[in-house]
Amino acid sequence: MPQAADDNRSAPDTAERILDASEWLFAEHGFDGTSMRMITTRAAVNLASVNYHFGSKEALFQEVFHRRLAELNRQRLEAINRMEADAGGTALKPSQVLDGFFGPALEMAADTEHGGYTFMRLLGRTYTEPAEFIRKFMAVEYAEVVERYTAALYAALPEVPKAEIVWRLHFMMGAVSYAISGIDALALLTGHFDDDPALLKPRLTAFLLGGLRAPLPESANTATRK
Amino acid sequence: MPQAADDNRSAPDTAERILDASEWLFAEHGFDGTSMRMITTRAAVNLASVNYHFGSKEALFQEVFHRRLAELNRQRLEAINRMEADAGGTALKPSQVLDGFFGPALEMAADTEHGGYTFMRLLGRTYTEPAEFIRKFMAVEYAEVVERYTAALYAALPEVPKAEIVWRLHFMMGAVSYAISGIDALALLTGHFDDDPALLKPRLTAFLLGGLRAPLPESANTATRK
DNA sequence: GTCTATAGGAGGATAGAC
DNA sequence: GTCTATCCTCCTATAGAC
Repeated sequence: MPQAADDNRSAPDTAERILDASEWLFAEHGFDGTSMRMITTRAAVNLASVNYHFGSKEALFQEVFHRRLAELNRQRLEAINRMEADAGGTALKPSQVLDGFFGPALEMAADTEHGGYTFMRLLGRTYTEPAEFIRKFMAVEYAEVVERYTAALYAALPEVPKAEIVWRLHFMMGAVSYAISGIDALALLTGHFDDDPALLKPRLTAFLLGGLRAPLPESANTATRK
Repeated sequence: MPQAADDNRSAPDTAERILDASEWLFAEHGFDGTSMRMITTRAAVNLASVNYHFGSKEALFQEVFHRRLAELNRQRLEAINRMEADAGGTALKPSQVLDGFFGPALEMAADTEHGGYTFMRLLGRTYTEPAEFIRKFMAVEYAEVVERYTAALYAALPEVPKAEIVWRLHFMMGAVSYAISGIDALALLTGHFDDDPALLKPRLTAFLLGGLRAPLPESANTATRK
């Protein structure tokens, strides 16, 4: 590994070509289903260059995620900082919190020109892959954002128990992830899919808000509160 | 392939050992991440026996799904038949429809003794894998159930446009899938997870109903109606 | 920095003895 | 039906020429 992941300034664009090619291939075929040869062929670079620029296939995979997630979570933090400053100490509205968290992801998913959509598909399928090394760096990458947004949701919904909110955040992430990465699955199950993709965001937001503010199940009242 | 998938009666239990072993391995490592050698080692059978009993790795994968999905969708059809008979021509309640569709899946997911939970994890991660041969047989396996339940939802929610219902069914499947297969991801993102798994079903149901019956986004009124 | 060539091993599948 | 032995392809990673 001749250089760290962050100082790719010296490499003109072969490193980026590799990142772009592997992003699409990992989204399409998964980590194990994608070979170095597929990557280097698609990127039109030499087989050896992946190891030269990234050190290993795993490190490349990690870098594919870091490149996008860093930007995504930067936007999320910026959004919540701005909203909380505007609110001046009062709690945010649930819809604001959802918008700050899922908005950047949905915008990225709407970008079919620069690989944003491809990456979100990859992210969606990666959540369900329990491979050890993946889980490790995802936890690090997400830590701050999750902490800030769960805290904001606690404040926005004081009548809902915290354990319930954590669950509902989880449910929402599932719904969003599928909404993005599983559009093909939807077409598959329903036979066809001929709707305007621009309507996804309002539709999803309405659905999520409904779920987030749903009446509690009776049994939840006896649940642990933290 | 010396015998069809359905007449495994003659094979005492090695075929079943292979199915059980591969179900867990596929859930844990995915299709490409699981090798024949891993499977036969875990099942304590010979390397050649997978090809003898199933013909190929792909055919084995397919059979792992068929075994559980056939049962799952049988229960779903039985539930809707029973409910519609009881309703005598009137529309079902949304909560009934959700219960008929997601109930059997959640019950299977709660079964940690006989591999039900393992399979539901596998199913969850498979939805996001766009491999051609997988999509093909999933569509066949699900066709009837999806048709019946979407029709029931249309009737249960006459005020919600059909396109919206299809989307919301999709969102719900995502939420359920993550709720089941991503419990570890939840623990990962929130740092810990010490809640009672038995509370999952009421929690999820409350969330789904809230989303399903959420007020429409303004823009949805202009959406296509079928 | 980039390439070719190849090491060294793991993959799915099968032939053929028992 | 079960097992061993093996074919041949493909893998990641690296050594070393340019």
